[in-house]
Amino acid sequence: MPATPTHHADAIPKATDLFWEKGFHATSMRNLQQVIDLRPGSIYASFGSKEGLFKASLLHYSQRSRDQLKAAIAQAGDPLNGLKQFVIGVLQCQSAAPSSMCMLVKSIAELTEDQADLLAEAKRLLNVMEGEFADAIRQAQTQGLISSEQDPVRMAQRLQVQFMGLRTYIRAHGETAQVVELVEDLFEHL
Amino acid sequence: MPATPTHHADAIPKATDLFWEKGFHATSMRNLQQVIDLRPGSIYASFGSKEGLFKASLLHYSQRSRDQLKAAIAQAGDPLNGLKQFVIGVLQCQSAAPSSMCMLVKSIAELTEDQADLLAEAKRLLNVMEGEFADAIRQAQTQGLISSEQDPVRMAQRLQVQFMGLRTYIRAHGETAQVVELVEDLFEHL
DNA sequence: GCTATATTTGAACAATCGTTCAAGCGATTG
DNA sequence: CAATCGCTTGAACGATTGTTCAAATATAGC
Repeated sequence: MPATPTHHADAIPKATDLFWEKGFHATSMRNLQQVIDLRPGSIYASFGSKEGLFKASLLHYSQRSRDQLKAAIAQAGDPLNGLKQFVIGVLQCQSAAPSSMCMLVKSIAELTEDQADLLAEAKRLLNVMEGEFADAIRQAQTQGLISSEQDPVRMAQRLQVQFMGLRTYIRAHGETAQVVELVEDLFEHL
Repeated sequence: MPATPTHHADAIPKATDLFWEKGFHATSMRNLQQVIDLRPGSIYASFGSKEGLFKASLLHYSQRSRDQLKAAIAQAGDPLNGLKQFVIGVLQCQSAAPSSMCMLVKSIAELTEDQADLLAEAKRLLNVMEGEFADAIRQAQTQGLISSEQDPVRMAQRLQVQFMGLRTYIRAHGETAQVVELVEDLFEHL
């Protein structure tokens, strides 16, 4: 018996996709009610407010992204190629995903101090993801897959910067199709 | 005598700063009325709608950015250092500017097909800016300030990606203060 | 100084916003 | 079968949204 009531199973993933596509302010509670097929009372019983639902969506998005990274590393066998494949996979998912841009980045871009805790949470989760990048790079170093000269934290920073920049660029233009070689270049000059 | 009435001089700059800080959806017409000190009728006589005012703000922001780039190049004497100084200047203006992020990028992040023409305009203006970058790089090449091996368009693309990424990163964390050396690195591996 | 034209004003509009809550429903228990 | 409990429902709330417009005011021409 959860502290919060029933949940109708996949309410959070559906809310996440809608928030991810349209952002916090452009998504109305009535939009959400339709998409997740719940009446206001049920939503407010579970999440307390629109902000509560958005925070749950941020957490779900973040967790899913980390799962995808771990899955990519597991499938690739080594952490460096896993990281590469993860980045390529995200960048190529132009049509499937609600937006080519990272939901955390979109949130950091649009939220103000009026939603201070949501903004802080998005920043925190982006930092967590950067930590996962750093971990993968550190493992790649100990396995001798990459030079140990540079600080893995610094490399993760540069990856984060380029990754965010590329996803924004893809949003502004279409898929330029040269994604794979762009990522190869990215990892060489990391 | 302008086609659009009086304008109260600096209405557009003030609207631009507010839109830049809070975004399109989080900025209400009543916010704008207070900040630019105009009653609704006057605003609607001049700009037709909230979207019209936002489009005027996008144009103003874009024009001002290009002016800043040209001023930086003129002051630095050569186009390469001018470009560098422009980038450094923007990245260091953490406290003065309404947001560390580019207003065009923020718009591209938050706008959906419900404001298709605003979205398209933001994309177009971001492209224009990238063209200015390419021009500066091309001039640097003809002046022998930089190797002519690489395509200036490609280099402008990479600059755009890193620039957008860095500004987003600064928004997510604070000013990391190492901005200058970061930009030096950026221009080396362009 | 008076008329005519242009601009500003602020109250008011319908629509939508996030949110609440009494009433209804469905399962569980005695 | 009746009673109770937990959850769902959808109408309704006050606040705010973008926008309009008749009335008031300022400006210009004669």
